[in-house]
Amino acid sequence: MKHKGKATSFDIAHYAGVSQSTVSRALRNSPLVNEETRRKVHEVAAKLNYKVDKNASNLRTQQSSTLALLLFEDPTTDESQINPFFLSMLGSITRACAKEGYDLLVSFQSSSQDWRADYEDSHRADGIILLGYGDYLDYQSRLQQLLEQNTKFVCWGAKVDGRPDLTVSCDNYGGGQLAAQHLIEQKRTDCAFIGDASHHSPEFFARYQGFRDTFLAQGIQLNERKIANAISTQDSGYHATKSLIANNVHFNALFAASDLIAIGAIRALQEAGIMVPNDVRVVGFDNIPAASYVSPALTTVQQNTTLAGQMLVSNLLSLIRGEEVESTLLPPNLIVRNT
Amino acid sequence: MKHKGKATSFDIAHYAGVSQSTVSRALRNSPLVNEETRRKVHEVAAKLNYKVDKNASNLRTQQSSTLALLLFEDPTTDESQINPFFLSMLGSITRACAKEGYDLLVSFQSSSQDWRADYEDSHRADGIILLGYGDYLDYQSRLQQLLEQNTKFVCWGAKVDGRPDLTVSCDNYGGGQLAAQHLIEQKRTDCAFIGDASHHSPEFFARYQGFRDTFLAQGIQLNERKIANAISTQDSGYHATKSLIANNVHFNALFAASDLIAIGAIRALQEAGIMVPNDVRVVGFDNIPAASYVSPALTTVQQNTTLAGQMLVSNLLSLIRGEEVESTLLPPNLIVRNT
DNA sequence: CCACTTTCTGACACCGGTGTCATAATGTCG
DNA sequence: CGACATTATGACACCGGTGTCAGAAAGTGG
Repeated sequence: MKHKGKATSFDIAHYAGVSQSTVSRALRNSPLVNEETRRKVHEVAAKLNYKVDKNASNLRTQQSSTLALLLFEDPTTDESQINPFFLSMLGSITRACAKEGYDLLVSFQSSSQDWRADYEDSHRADGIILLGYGDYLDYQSRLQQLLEQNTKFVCWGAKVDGRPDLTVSCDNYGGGQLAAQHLIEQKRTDCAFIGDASHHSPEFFARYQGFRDTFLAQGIQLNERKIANAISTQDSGYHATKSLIANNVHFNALFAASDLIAIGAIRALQEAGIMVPNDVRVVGFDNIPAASYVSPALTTVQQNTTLAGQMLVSNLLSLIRGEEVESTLLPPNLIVRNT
Repeated sequence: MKHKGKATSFDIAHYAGVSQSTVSRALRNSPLVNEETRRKVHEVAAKLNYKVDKNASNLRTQQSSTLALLLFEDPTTDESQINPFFLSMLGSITRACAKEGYDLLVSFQSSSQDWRADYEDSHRADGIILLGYGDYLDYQSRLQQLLEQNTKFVCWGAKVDGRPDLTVSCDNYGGGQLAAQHLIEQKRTDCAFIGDASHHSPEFFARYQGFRDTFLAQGIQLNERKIANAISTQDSGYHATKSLIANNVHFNALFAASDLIAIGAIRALQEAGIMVPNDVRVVGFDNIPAASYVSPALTTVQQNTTLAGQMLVSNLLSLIRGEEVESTLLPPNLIVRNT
């Protein structure tokens, strides 16, 4: 049974002594085909190592059993380093896709550039997952265009009022609350915040708000001088903290909007001779793998990436099936370690 | 210009007042079509937001402009945690694919299960990249089958004699040498090795060999008692080191077969009151992102993931084009930090 | 035994492009 | 101006499946 090219359903039909139509039906286990015929066809197909041509099948059925993942990187991040939190997400999304019988196309996009989302237009994917921190979605017009084209997509990240996309996100506000409660319990009420207290990054801002409001409810107002901006990199956290210290700003606790920032902050503190957690307690956000490696191990607000991946995929699939879907908010979880 | 479904080349043809054939040619910038016609077609296509149907196009041309990445996880690893080294590789492979104009399908495979590699058979991908540590490829028969089916694939990892696949890998032996040389320069010749000194993992074994041989060349033989087995996780490294300490094994340097192992080892040492690097110097392997976060920052042998990703992709593409390709060995690089 | 349903199969159009071939339109040259 | 090359285009088969429809074969019942 040697062939030049790969076997087609006609080859199977020939060897099984049935028509090609019957082969197609038999392989998809259609109830229309006789049990014995079905067995025979499967047998021949296995022997010829036949696999359905996805291109032909997708073309005919007008769907691809494939999802596309667009990963937007922070444009200021080092080219080779990808935010480990998103890599965790990627892992869980991949698994969730596999479980649903979908393939996953992965593509990195630079937020600065005009990103392409033509995976659905070109019938390569049935839907798109958008993943990224920050303002990558501020291209309102782009989202609008996706909606108008009736492209199926879900976004990871904060739900922004007035933005009409379907999102799955961690309850960033609640996570900020968790961090604040933890520090209040530890009697550390003189807090610094490193992240982004402006509207630039919706996620970071929500974390900040939850944190701030929880302190406010205790009658404690965060001091503006103790807030420093940073993007989600270690270096950025390091420098932001460094400048607080240089300005003689004093605090006994620090909430970082992401673990990478927290790790950078701890480095800055330690270099300045400030002990963690004795002098300053630190709480991060994300629970990236490295959070447990660093010493002291980082106390942080965990985002459940496994669940997040599953929700992104299942929401997207619902959307593709034409069902009504609501944006989803996932509960965060405080992981208390040594900082 | 409203449509029910997505626009096809026939729609473009209709609006542009030409035949569908001409549209197809014009969009692919065939020299056969008149400049003015070409412009007109492009214009209409842009207005209708037309994108070529990849399924139809792939079906006809019998190729997919897509590569598949199979990522084999260490079966003992926690489900949610993926070896960060491979995530770095994934990032660089994605980028390399994008640069070459290819899409990338990503799929996680459990090495224990019977893995599927039918992406090429089903015409979803033109070739496959296999990525994983350890013995995931010991399924000789599986590889043999891929070869017989004339599936195009490249593997990441050590070149194993007698295994007929095309590989791209880091010079693990040379990396072991680098680590040994570094420690010898530091006058730390009483060394432990944590990893796998058996043939189980070809990569780890090669690292061990390079390390061992370099010491041998100095007339120093590694003490068997100072060798402990571990797989590439932090916990495994932690426990392996713990048991060395428990057995009263003494050493003033430690070479770990991977950074995760090294990070676990450092934790075990610190818990035992052994100072790093004063009492024991530690060298890891991989240079994962976390290596620079931990304190003290880890001295390690770097694998150039950016280059590795590029080589995997370019070698695979050469193979697909039917060119002769040699397995590639990439030079490692010692990163001296604080351990 | 004939009318009628049920079960199974094959023929055929179709999905949306690509490549080949024929041919019309235009240009070139002796 | 007729023979021929060049350029641009359209008609059409084809890639490898899926879905529809018609009809053969077998079963059922009055």
